[in-house]
Amino acid sequence: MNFESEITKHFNDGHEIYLRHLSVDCVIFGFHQNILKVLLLQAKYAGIWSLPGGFILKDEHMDEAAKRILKNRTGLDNIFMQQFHVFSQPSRSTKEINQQFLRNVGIEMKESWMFERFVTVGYSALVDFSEVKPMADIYSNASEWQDINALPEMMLDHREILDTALQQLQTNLNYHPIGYNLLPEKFTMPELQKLYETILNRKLDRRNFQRKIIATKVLKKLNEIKKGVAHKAPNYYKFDLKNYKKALKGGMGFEL
Amino acid sequence: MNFESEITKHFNDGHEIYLRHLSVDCVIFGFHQNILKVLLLQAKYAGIWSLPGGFILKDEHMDEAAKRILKNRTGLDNIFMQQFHVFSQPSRSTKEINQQFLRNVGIEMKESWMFERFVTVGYSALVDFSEVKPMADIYSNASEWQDINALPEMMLDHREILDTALQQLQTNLNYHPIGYNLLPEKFTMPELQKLYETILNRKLDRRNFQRKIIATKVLKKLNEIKKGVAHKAPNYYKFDLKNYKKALKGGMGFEL
DNA sequence: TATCATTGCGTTAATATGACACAATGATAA
DNA sequence: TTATCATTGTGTCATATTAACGCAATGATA
Repeated sequence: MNFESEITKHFNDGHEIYLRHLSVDCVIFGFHQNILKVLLLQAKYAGIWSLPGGFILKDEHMDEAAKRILKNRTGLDNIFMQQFHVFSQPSRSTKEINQQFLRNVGIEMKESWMFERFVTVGYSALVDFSEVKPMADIYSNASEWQDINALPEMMLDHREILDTALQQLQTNLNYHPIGYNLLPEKFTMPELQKLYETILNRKLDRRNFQRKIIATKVLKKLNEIKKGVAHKAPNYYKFDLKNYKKALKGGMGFEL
Repeated sequence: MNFESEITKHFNDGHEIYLRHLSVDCVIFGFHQNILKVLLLQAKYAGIWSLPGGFILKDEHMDEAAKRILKNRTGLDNIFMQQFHVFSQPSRSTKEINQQFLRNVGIEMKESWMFERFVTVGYSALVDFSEVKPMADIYSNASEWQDINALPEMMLDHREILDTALQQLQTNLNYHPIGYNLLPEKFTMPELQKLYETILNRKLDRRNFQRKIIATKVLKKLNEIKKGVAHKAPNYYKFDLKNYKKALKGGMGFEL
């Protein structure tokens, strides 16, 4: 099926397989070179950026829809995702955007379920930057990691959605461990601390941070030291998955 | 308009004014005689209980829909409500329940938007028990406060929705003040503590509780003592709304 | 071989927390 | 009229937690 007919079919008949008025938007966080990143898509023609999103199949749980979208945009499977907020301003419609898109493709259409109002559910995920292969969807010409501190202009209320996800991430940081999905298998204490500092957007005391993290027992110290670094070489750690998961449920028992 | 034609119209044409596949369910907490209560509706004919719920108008924000439903079931206005979770199991459909309901009313109907799958957004509210006038909707023959510890059987996944709201309430308790909507204008320290104990479902040390609550400065001690009580009469307090709201945003800075 | 930014491990003072003591109160019972 | 007693207001104290900071070890680089 060629591009044009695929688009036509989606706009004409999509409502036969998807729930109307409902969408999912994903805020996918990654961490690279001490910078927090978010995966965004650049719309064809318009060039504006958006969160990876999609629709819910008529017989699909919303969580599954979010995971399906994540898989399609990153190749990743089995990632923990969670809904964080519903966005339902009555004006949430991509009618103009979609109509302009269709004109650019060369399609004329008066009516479509895609022109109607959409209520969207925000989902967030923390993923391993190095394992992701960003893939665009048919409405986009690029899928890229963007720095959280230098975000491009975004479509609709997507910036608000992203900010809400980030805020929720900061709040959770005090009560749940983080990093298992964001860091490589083995990592150093300074790397873990940088992750926390990046998300919280403030400096933490190196020594106190280490003491508290160690106390949670979510880390396992490895008998291995990072090599080829200037100055004193830091030790490697990895997560103790059993305790990590326990802490995910029960909380950390401290504040940073 | 009589009952039968109102029902017929809703099932036949409701989708012209409401968004399909989407509903709102409200968990409305109250506090009375030291017991945490939830407002429930009893379905006509079936007799089973459900959360007060409703649908979203095509040009209405979901938050507004939740407030409209709250107003209709309690008479209350200007109450702080917040969404806490989306429930989207593909099997969430009231088809059988609704068909049985229609048969009982004496209506035959093959197709209706009300038979389709519904994704529902849970909203919670804390309200002043004494100000509520429970009102049933057209599908219910009663609207009543139910003890949180003696809940009747509930429709669909409404029990799960309620439990999720309660859990969220418990979690929030440590980080945000509570009571402004649940207690009368002036109240005593033991009353406030009972509220906390009820929600948390555990005993708290009387003296430590007072020390911590006072430290947050959300309370104003009144120059008035409760009268006509056996034993030593407790002092009255009221909330310092300015500091209360500050703590709502910034957190309490302690754990109980 | 000296320098120096960085890491690992430790100390201390201030603060917060949990557990408990005791006097004051005032309706109720003797 | 007086003693009783459950309950409230206030305070103490040992312990745990936190923030702030010291110092030696490391190892690439100058």
